Amino acid sequence: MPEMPELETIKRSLEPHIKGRRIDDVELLLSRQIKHPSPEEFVSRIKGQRIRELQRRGKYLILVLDNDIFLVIHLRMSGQACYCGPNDSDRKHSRIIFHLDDGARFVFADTRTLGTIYAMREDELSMINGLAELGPEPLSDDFTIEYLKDILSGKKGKIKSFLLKQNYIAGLGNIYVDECLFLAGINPLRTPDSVTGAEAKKLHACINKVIEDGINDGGTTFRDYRDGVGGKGSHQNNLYAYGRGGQPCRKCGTIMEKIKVGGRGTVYCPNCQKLR
DNA sequence: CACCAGACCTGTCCGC
DNA sequence: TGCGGACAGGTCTGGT
Repeated sequence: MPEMPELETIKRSLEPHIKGRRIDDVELLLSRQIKHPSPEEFVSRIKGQRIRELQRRGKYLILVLDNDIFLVIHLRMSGQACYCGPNDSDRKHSRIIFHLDDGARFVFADTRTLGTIYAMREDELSMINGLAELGPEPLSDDFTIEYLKDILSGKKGKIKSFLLKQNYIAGLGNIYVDECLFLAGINPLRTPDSVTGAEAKKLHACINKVIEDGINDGGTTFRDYRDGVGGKGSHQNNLYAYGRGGQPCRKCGTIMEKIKVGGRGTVYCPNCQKLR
């Protein structure tokens, strides 16, 4: 489900409700989604602690607790991190419920159960491979045109697969990659190496724009995605490529094509995104 | 290194 | 109505 704009929206919507609250109890409904430590240790590290701070890195949501434990959540395809007020009914597919000191709950719910959750000491954070190896974030000072040119050069794979790799750029997923390739006019099957300097400059701007627009729209709700208080995003109304296979291109009217790239469904305009 | 299939899971949709 | 297959916003592993 969620890519960087969705996680950022979740973080922002949760913050006013759960920051500063104490977690009085932890209810494990599906403990296999806890990857570290053991379920017993997980509970003992969290119970009784206040939520000092919320952070986001790439597609990871991180709650920093008063005892310097980092509650790290990755939602994968269908996970949700949501606040339920004292009188709200339970979420479907709740997997782990954190009972707060004001009678509300912070709920980790996940239909497909592919999501992961950790309660780590600071010195254990490097055990989470994906988190330790994340590249720079779009919109950050580290994500420069020069950096993008540098990582593109010499790479022989497909640009689409390349942009999905979190160790190069953190936070892009299937929706936003299709969008920024469309806006930049780059065919998803091209090699990163073939992207010219001018195209890299444009791609850099398009990655930032697509992510910024996604955040401003509160994310993209295609199916399950909801923000931290159950609200839908609106960026699905502003998409150019994702989900538009067989429909006319919003720029030129050509019918959009749907193909598979690296096993992922991929939509592009054969006219605006020519191969050569 | 590149690339793919398969794995991890459940739910939904589409064609027969 | 029922069944089988494809597909879904993500990552990881193992094989070629």
